[in-house]
Amino acid sequence: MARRRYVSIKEVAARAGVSFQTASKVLNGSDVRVSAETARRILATAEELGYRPNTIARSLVQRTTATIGLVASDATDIAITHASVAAEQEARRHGHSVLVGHLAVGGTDGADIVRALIERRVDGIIVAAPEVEEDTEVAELLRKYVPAVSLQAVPGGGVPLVGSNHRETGRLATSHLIGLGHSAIGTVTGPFRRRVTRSRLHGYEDALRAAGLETPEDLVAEGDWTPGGGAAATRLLLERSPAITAIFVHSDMMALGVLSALFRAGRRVPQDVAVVSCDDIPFAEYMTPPLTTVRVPLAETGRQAVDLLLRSIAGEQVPEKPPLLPVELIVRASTAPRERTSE
Amino acid sequence: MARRRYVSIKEVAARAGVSFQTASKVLNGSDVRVSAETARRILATAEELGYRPNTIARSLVQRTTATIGLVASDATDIAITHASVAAEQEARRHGHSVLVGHLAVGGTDGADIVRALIERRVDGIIVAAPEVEEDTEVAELLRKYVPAVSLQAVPGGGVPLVGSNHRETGRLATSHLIGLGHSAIGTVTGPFRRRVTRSRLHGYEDALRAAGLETPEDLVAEGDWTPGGGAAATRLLLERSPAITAIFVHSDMMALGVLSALFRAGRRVPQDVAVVSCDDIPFAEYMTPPLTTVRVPLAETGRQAVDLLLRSIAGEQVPEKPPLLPVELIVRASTAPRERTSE
DNA sequence: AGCGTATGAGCGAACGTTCGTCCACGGTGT
DNA sequence: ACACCGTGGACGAACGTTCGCTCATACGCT
Repeated sequence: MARRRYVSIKEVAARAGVSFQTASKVLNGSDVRVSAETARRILATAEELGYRPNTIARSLVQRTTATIGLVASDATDIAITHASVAAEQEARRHGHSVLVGHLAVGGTDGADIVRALIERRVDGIIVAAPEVEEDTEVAELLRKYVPAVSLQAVPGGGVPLVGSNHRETGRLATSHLIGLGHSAIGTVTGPFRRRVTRSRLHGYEDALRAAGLETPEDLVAEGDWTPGGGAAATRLLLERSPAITAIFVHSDMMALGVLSALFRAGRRVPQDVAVVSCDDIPFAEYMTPPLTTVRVPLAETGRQAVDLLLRSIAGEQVPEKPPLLPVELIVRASTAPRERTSE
Repeated sequence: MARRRYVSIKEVAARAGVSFQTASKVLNGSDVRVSAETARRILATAEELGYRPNTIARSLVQRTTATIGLVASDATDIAITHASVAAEQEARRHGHSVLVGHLAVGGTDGADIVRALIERRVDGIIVAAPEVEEDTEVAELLRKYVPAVSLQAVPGGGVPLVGSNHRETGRLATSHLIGLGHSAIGTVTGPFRRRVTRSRLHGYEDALRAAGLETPEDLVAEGDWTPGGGAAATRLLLERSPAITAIFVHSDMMALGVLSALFRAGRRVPQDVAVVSCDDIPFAEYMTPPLTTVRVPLAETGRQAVDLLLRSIAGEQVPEKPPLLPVELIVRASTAPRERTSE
C-alpha cells in the first residue's frame, strides 16, 4: 500500500501548462473564463494524476468549512441515534459533512466536544443530547461562537429548539388508556429533571384530570431512559400499587424493560396490564407483544434541525421556538380494553 | 446572538505586543523559548479575547487533520451503532475527531462518502458497513488514498480487517442447542452474500456435523439483519419444518423478529422452540424472554479499529488480518433443554 | 575589557486554495 | 490605419497557522 502523496492543483497546472489559478477556476471555481480546449486539458491531467481538491485550504480562504458538528448522547437510546443519522444524511444532501461527538456516560464532556468542534470551525452545531439541559458551559459556548440548533432546551436560551409536542404525546397515550376503560394508570417516566419528562407528565395529568381521575404520587415511577431503569421502575410500581392495570412509559427503550418486568412478574400484557409508550422506534412492532406507542417523528426532527441550522448559517433569522412536530398514536397489541376482574 | 468574529492569533499577538509567531509558540506550540512574563501576558489576552485556535490553518501546514472518517451503514443495526460510538470515543481519547457518513438504505453511496472524506483530508478511515463488501470503488479509493481499517472484508484486500471470530460464534451457539438435546435446529441467517453470514453458517454446520447431524437445506432461512426479515424467515422455517425445536439467529436485531413471529405462531420460547442469537446488544436481556446469545465484543471492535488505524497512520505496519476477538456464550432464558413431546 | 553563550523574541517562508485585478492579443468597426 | 473591446489567462494577495532560522541583549568567565 505505497500510498500516493496527494497531488496539488499546482502540479496539475504545471503539467497542463497553465497557471495554478487558472486550473483552480476550471477544477473548483465557478465562472470559467477559459477556452474549452484548455479546460479539457486541465480536467484530463487532473484525472490522470488523481487530483483531489484539498477542502482544508479552501476552507481557510473561504472561512467556511461546509461541516456541521453533532453532539449526541451515548447512543444507548436508539431514538436519538435515528434522529442523528437522519440529520447526517440531510446535511450531506446539502453538501455538508458532519463531525460527531458522543457524550461519555456521565455526560460531563459536552464542553470539551463543543470546543473541539469550534476549533475545527464547524459552520454550526446540532445538539441531540438530553444532558446539555444542565450544561451551562455548553450553552455559553454555543451562544458565543457558533450557530446551533438543539433537540433539547439549552440553559439560558438563545439556541433554537426543535422537536415534537411532548405534552400532547403524554395526553394522547394516557387518554388512549382511559378510553379503554382503565383508571389505575401508572407511568414510568424519564428523569424528572428533564423537560421532556415534565411535559409528558403534564400531558398525562391533563388526560387524567379531564377524565376526573386523580394522580396518586405512587403511580409515578422515575426511569432513566434505559430498559433496566424501566424494569426497575415497573417493579416499584407493581409493589406500590398492585392493582395497576395500565402503564404509560416515556420511551420505547424503557418499554422493553417494562414488558420484561411485567412478564417476569407474571402479568400478561395487555390482559392484566396495558402498556403504551412513545417514540415508535423501528422495532416497536416486533416487541412481545407489539407495542402501542405514540409515534414521534425522529428522523424528521433530525432533518428539521439541519434545515433550520443551515438557514441560520446562511444568516437567516430563525425562530427560537419553531412549530412543534405533530405526534400520532399507533395502536398495536400491548393495549386492550380493561378486563373486569372475573373473580 | 450577535456572534463574535473569531479572533486570530495575530490579533492576540498585537494586543499583547509580541509577534504572532511568538504568540503561536506559547498558545499552541511545543518548545516555549519565551519568558514567563511574556507567556503569561499572551495567555491572558488570548483568554480575554476568547481566542480559539483555528485547526484548519494548522492542518494546512502540518498536513494532518487529526480527524478520521467513519463510514457506517444506515444504523438500523444497533450492533454497528455501538461499535461506531465506541470508535468515536476512542478516537477522541487520542485527540482525534470523527467525520461520519451513513450509507443510504440502498448502500450505493459509499464512494461518494469516501470521496468527501478524502477531500476533507481525514488521516484515516474506518469502515463499519457490510455493504462495502461489494463496493470495489470504495476499496480502490481506500487503497489508493488513505489508511483504512474495516469491520468487513473489502474487495481486493489491502485494508486490515478487525472483528470477532464469526465461525466460532456459529459453532458456540449451535453446540449449545445440541447440548440441550435439540436436533431439529434451524437457522435464520444474514444475507448469504455476506462473509459474516457464511462464516457463522460454517460454524453452525461444524457443530451439527460434529454431532452427527445433517443440515437439510430447508432448515436455513435467509434474513436481512432487520427484525422484519427475521420474522419473515421464521415464518418460512415454521412452514417448511414444523417440527423444528430450536433456532440459531445471526443477529440480536433479527432475534427480535424471530421471537415476535414465534409468539404470534403460538410457539412458546423456550419450551416449544429454543432461540439462541449473537451480538448481545445491551437490551438482549430485556427481550421476552431474555435472550441467550453469543456475546460479540462490539465496543472493543470499534476501539481496536481505531487503535489499529492510528498505528497505521503513524506509519507502523499493521497486519491485514489482526487476531480475531474472542466471543462468549451468554445463557439466558430463551434456551432450555428440549422437551419430549408429551402427547 | 573582551569573548562566548544562553536566552528571548522576531521574521520569512510555506501549506493549497480562492478571489479580484491586470495584461496581452487578435479581431472589429470606421 | 487607428482606437476599441472582448476573450483567455496570468498573477498577487490573502486565509491563519507552524517551523526553523536569525538576531539582539545581557550575563558570566577569563
